[in-house]
Amino acid sequence: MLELRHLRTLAALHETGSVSRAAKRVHLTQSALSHQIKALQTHYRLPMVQRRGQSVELTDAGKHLVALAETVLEAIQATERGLAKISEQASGSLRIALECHTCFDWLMPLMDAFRQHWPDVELDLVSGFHSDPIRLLEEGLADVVIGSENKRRRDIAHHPLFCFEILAVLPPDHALRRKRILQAPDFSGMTLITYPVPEDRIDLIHHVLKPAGIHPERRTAELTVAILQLVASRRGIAALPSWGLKNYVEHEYVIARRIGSSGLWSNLYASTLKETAARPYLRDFLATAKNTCFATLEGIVPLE
Amino acid sequence: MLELRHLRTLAALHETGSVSRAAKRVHLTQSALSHQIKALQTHYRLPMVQRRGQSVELTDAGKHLVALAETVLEAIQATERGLAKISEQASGSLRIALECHTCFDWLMPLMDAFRQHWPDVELDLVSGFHSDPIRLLEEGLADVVIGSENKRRRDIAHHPLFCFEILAVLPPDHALRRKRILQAPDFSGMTLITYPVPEDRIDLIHHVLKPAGIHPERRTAELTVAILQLVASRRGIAALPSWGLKNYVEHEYVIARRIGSSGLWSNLYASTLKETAARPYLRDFLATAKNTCFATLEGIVPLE
DNA sequence: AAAATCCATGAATATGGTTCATAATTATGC
DNA sequence: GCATAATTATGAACCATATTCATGGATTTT
Repeated sequence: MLELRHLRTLAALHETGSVSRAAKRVHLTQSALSHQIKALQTHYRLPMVQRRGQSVELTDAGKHLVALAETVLEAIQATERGLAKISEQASGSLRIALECHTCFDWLMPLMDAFRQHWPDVELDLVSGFHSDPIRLLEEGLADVVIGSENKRRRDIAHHPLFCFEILAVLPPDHALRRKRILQAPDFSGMTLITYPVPEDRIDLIHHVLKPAGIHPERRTAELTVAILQLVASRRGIAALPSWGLKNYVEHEYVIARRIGSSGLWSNLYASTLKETAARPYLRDFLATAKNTCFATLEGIVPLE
Repeated sequence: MLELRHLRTLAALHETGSVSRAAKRVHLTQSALSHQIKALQTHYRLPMVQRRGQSVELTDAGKHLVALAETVLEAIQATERGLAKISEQASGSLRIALECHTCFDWLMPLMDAFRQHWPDVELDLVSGFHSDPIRLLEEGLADVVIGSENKRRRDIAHHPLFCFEILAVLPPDHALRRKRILQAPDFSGMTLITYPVPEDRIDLIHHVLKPAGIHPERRTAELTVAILQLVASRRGIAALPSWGLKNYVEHEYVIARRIGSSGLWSNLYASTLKETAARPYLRDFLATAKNTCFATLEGIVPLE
């Protein structure tokens, strides 16, 4: 019999185009999904997926169920928001502190949607740079911190968002363009274009260059597009999350290369006080954040 | 976490207004529903039902979930019809043979809905009286027989619909009006107004009067309204399913009385060939039949 | 007052979804 | 091309948990 888990599974399968990726997405085993899909297919006597070499494609039947999943899961979210209103837990504040500048890319549309859904929640961005953003939570100056920190602390809950790869960004005619993978020594003598934050907040420096004893020059820019402009006009190279690069790479504006043989990866968490984690609007924020990120951002991987 | 079973349960609770009746409706124990409701309430930190003496009422929160249930369950049914279309099992014939005349009351709107949902299924009523309607299935002259027979037969599947009470219908000024419950001897010397079918097809005669050696006169009419007309004009008394009587009783057109201390009950089944039972449109027909009957017909009880 | 009905609750049960281990199949690298 | 890696399918074992069972309290009916 059809259950919500089947709908969630098919939605994930539709997004990811692979059983094992979908399994990570819904925090189950690949085997579990395989069984689920098989059960669906025997129940409806219809194939739901069609293997196309390495990627699986949904059949028409599968797409019908995906469409169902979208309406059903949205309807559920909507009434759960309604229930939160009834229980009078629909108001409060959601002040977001961002550790990672690139996150503006996906945070903006998310905030727009959130404002619609929770008109009584005071939505805000905490501006400025903070050496210990988690402390903002304890000081009551922010309600969520979006960053890569996940050290266990009293009263703090780190909600895993996703895992993403940081790629080196070079101008198309750069001397290193032939190398598919860049290693630490490749960066010596280069100018690194970064956001204006301390060195140990930049993963490339903190985890790759500093351990290798390499200290390239730095130049900073506030906005991602500005960094890309500088790279394209050969003022230096940058290291940015893979998801925002696709368009620029496709237009051969810049090229992107892996850093280290297994890549440079970073995790993103949404950290809150444990008490605020229970609030319905916070839970809804986290859920839709993950949903929209996995739906729109390419190359990101579920965490935990 | 919310699951479809919770939605089904709340929908049933909304229809029946009682946990134990809802439990029968979804073929579970009263205890199971109690646990489900409790789980929902602790999960959303909201009461979903409010006990009002003997009947339970849904709270606002509960009503939200009921509304969700309606949209979700309908959406599921709709896409399951779509899947049947894909698997090309959406055509065929559904010729319905009715053993019980009163069933026209609920069958008509059901057939209208069915025609919309399955435009490619040839929908028909098998007219005339048949001594052994089940044989129509084997002879290929009908696809469903709606009646009270449930004898095990090779290749025949009896799908339980519901159980209903047959009440004696009297004119408001009848001599027996003082008795709350009528017994077999009360019928001696009366004229019985029935549908034009053989005696052993009339439950009152077959199960109550004949065993008591009572053989009242009979007069027949084709339509339920005609029977009620005759009763109201004191031409005799009748025995009819409780569900269709409500309006007439409320307007004091006729009065209705229980037959025997525990009442005279009859079961209704939809019988098909076992092979036809698998067809999607047949399954959909059965499901919506039960849904609409339980939603619109009062005083009926789930079966099996 | 007693009987009957209905709902809540804790413990036991049983269903079935998930994981584990492994095989089969398909890409990718050398 | 062969070997390696990655992905999916499958059967058995396991485990979670929904349901049932047994019971008590509460309310209504006779």
